Amino acid sequence: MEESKNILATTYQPQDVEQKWYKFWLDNGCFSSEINPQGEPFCIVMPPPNVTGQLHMGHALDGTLQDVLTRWRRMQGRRALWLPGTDHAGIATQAKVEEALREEGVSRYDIGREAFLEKAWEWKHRYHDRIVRQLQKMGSSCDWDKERFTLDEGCSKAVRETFVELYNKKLIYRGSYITNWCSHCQTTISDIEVEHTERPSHLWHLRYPYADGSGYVVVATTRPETMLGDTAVAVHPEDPRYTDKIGKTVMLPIVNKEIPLIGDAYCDMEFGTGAVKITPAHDPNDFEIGLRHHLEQITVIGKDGRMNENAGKYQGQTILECRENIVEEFRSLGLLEDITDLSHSVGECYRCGTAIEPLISPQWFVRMKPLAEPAIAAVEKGDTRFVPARFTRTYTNWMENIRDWCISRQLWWGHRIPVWYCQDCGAEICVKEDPDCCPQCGSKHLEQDPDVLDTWFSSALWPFSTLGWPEKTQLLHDFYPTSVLVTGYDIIFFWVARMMFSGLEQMGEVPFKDVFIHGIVRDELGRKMSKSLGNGIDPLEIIDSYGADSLRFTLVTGNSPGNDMRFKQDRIEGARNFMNKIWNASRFCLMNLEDYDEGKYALNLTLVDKWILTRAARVSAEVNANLEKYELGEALRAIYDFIWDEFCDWYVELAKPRLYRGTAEERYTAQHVLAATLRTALELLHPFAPFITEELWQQLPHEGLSIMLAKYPDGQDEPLYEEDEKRFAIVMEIVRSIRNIRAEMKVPMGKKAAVLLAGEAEALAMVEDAQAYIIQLAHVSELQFAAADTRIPDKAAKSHVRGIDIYLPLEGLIDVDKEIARIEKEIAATENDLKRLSGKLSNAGFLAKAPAEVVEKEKARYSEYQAKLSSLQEHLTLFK
RNA sequence: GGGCGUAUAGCUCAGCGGGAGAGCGCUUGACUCACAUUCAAGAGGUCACUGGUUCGAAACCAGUUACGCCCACCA
Repeated sequence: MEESKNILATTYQPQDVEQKWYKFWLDNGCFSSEINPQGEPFCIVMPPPNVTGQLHMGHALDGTLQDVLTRWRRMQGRRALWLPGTDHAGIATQAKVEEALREEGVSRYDIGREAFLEKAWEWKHRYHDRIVRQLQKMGSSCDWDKERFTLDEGCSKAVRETFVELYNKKLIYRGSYITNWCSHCQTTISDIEVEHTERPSHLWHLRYPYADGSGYVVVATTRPETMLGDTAVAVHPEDPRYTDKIGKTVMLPIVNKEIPLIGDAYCDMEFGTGAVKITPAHDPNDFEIGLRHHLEQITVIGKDGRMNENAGKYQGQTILECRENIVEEFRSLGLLEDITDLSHSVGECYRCGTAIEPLISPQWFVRMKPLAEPAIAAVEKGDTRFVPARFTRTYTNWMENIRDWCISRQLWWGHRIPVWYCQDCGAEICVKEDPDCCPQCGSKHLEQDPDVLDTWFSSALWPFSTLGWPEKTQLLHDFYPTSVLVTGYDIIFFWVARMMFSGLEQMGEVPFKDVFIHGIVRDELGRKMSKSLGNGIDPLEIIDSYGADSLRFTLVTGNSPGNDMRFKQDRIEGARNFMNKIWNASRFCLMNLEDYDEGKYALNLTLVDKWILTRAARVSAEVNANLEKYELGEALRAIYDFIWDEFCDWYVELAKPRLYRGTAEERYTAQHVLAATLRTALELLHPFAPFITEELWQQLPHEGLSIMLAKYPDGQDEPLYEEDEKRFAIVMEIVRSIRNIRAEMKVPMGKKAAVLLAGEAEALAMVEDAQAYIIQLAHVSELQFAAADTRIPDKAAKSHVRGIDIYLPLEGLIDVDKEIARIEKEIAATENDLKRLSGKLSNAGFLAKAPAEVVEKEKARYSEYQAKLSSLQEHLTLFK
C-alpha cells in the first residue's frame, strides 16, 4: 500500500482509491462477523433487493444507513454481521422475463414451465451479479460469504417447512373466494398489492322491473356491465321505501331472469336509491351477501378481462365496451333512469396499473387473526421497537384490522406450493418431502398444485431462513433475534409485519429488536422518482462523478428518521467539497509529519492543543449518543462541524507557527496533536465515508490493519481540559470581534493594526498566553494589555468581549460615521438582550423555580452584557 | 370515514422546554506557503394561526388552516 501515498494532488480523486480499498477489505476478511469473534453479536439482515434490475436511490439510502450502523458497531468491537441477499421477486421478475421472451416472439406457454424457469434463472444470475457489484461500489461492508437468495436451497427449505407447519395447524387453507385478479399479470394478488385511486366516474341508475308488473326498482351502480351476473337486488331491511317489496322478484333486464329482492343490513339507505344490484361473482361485498343469502355466483368476466360465455351476446367484449353497450341497451329499453357523476376509488395492480377484477377462484390463504395477535402483543410489550415510534401505530392499526392473506400466485417463478392432489381419490397432500404416492389410496397419480407462493411469503422468513433455519445452526443461535431492521415505511405492511408474525410463529421470538424506518428519496421537486417520469437519479452515476463517500454523505445528512428527503445536485457538491476538505487537511498533516518520530519528546500541550483534544472527546461522545438514537444525520453533522470549523479553521491554522517556526519540541507536540486529532476525526467519519477515511488513515501513523478495525472514538477515556476549553472560546470571540471590525472598516488584509485589550487583571489573565493566537488569526501587528481604567486611544474602533475592551486604533482608516453606526448596532443588540434578561431575572417565579445553574448562567450573562453596554456607550460619546 | 406527517432564513432542511441554526444562494473583501471544491465578514426569520400548560414554548397540550402520505368492502 505504500505506493499509494500521493499527497501531491490538491483534489481528492475517489476513483483512484475506492476500488483498491474494497478489494483490500475483502481480501483481509474485514467484513466477516468473525473479525471480532469475542464481541457481543450485532446483526442486520439486508432487505433483499429484487433481482429485476438495478439499484436505485432508495437502495442506496437503505444500504448506506445499514452500513453506517454496521461499521460503527464493528468498530465498537461488536461481532457485527450484515447479511446480504437478493429477492426473486416473483411477479416482477416473471414479467421481465416474459417481456424478453415476447421480444423473441414467443410466450411462456410456447416454451413450457421448465424452459421458462431456466430463462428466469439466467436472468437472476445476470442481475444478481450487477446488484452485488453495485452494493460493493457503495462500500457495503456485508459478509458476502453468507449471502442468500430467497429462492436458494435453504430458503426453499424454510418456505416448505413453514408452509407445511401452518397447513397442519390449519393456519393455511385453500378455498374458493373472491380475490383480486390482474388480467395483465394473469395472477391473483393480495389485498395490499392493490392500489386504490380516486377516479371520476358515473353512477348509473338502472330500472329493474318487478316480475309481477308492479313498476320497477331503481338500482344505482358504477359497474353496469356486471348486471349480467346479478343474482339479486338488495335493500336495507328497515328501509320504509322497500319493506313491503322484500321477497318480491324482479325481472333482470337483457338476461330476462327472475331474481329476488332481498333485505340486507349492508345496504346504506342514504346512498343512491337505497337499492343495490348484487353480483356475487364480481364484487367482494356482493360475494359476502351472496354467501349470506345463498345466491348463485355467475361469473360473466373471464381471466382475460373480457366478457365470457355467460355474457351472451356481449361475450368477447372488453369490460368498458360492454359497459357502454349495456348502458345503451338500457336506454333503448327505457330502463335508464339517470346518470350522475361520481368519483370513486378504483383498484389497480401495483405492478402494472391494470384495473383489478374481483374474481372467484380457488386460492390458498393464511389465516391471519391467530398470527396477528402475538405480533401485536410483542410490539406493545416493547420486544420490538419502531424508530421513530409513530410507526408503531401504523403497524398495530394494520395488524388489528388484518384480513386473511392470499398467498397463491398463478405464476411459474417462485416457490411451488407443496401440495399434491391425488388424481384417483382426490386427497390433498401437503408434506415436507415430495411424495411418491398417495398416502390414502397409494395411487401414483399425483399432481402438484401448479401455483407458486407470493414472494413475500419467503421474504417473511428472511431474518431466520438466512441464518440457517430450519436447521439449528450456530449462526441462528448467535444472531437471532437480529439487532435492527432498516427499511422504508413503504413496506411496513408487505414485509415488516409479516416478518414479525412469521418470526414469532416459527422461532417463538421477534425477528429484530429495533425497526429503523426511513423515508423515500425524492427528486429535486419533491416528486417520487419513477421510471415513467424519468426523474430517477442513478446512484452509480453519482458515484462515478463524485465518489461513493460523497453519495453516502449526501444521503445521511439532512435525513431524519422516517422522513422523506429530496436529492439535490448542490448537496452532492457540498459533500464532494467536504471530502476535498478532509483530503487537503490530511495532506497538510502528512506534509508536516515527514520527520515525526513517535515518542521522541515529551508532550508539552498548549492551550489550543488542549482545546482541540477536549473538543474531539466531546464530539466523539455526542456522535455515539446520536448513533445510539439512530440520529445518523445529527451524528454526521457534528463530525462535519468539528472537522471543518474547529479542526481546519482554528486548530490547523494555529498549529502552523509551531510546525514552521517552533522548536523541535514544540513542533513535535503540534505534530502529535495534529495527527491524533485527525486520526480521531477520520475514525469518527469512517462509518459514513469509508473509502477516503481508509486511504488517509493508512498514511497517518496508526496501529492495526485497517481503520475498519480501529476502536471507534467515544471520548470516554480522554482527559477533558474544561478550563482551557473555556479560555479558548474567549480567544475565538476576541478574534471574531477584531475580524468583524476589520471587515466592517474595510481594513485591507495587508494592513496590520495594533490592538489594545483593556480589562481587569482576572479577565486579561484568561487570554494572556493566547496573544500569539490573536495576533495571527486577527491580523494584528501588536497586542497590548492595559488595566481597565487606562486612558484609551481617541480614534479607535471598539468592541467588548467578556470583560475585555478591544480597541483598534486605526488612524486614517476609521470612518467615524461607520463606527458610530457599527457601535449603535451593537448597543441595540446588547440592550435587547439585557431587556430580555432583566425581565427574566426580575421574575420571582423564574428565580424560585428555575434550576439554580440556569439562574446563575443568566445572572452572569446579565452582568456581562451590562459591562459590554456601558463600555460601548462610553465609547460612543467619544465620537459624538 | 379513520390514521399519520409536514409548516423554522430566498431554497433544501436540522433543532423539539432555558441566548433562533447549517448547507446552498445572496452581498462585501481576500489567489494568506493544505485546500478558490478555499478563507474572512455580513445581510436575511412575530420558528403557519389561535388558545392553553409552564417561572420560561419554535419545541409540550388542544384547536384551526394549508400541503402531503397511508389505510378502509363509498353500490
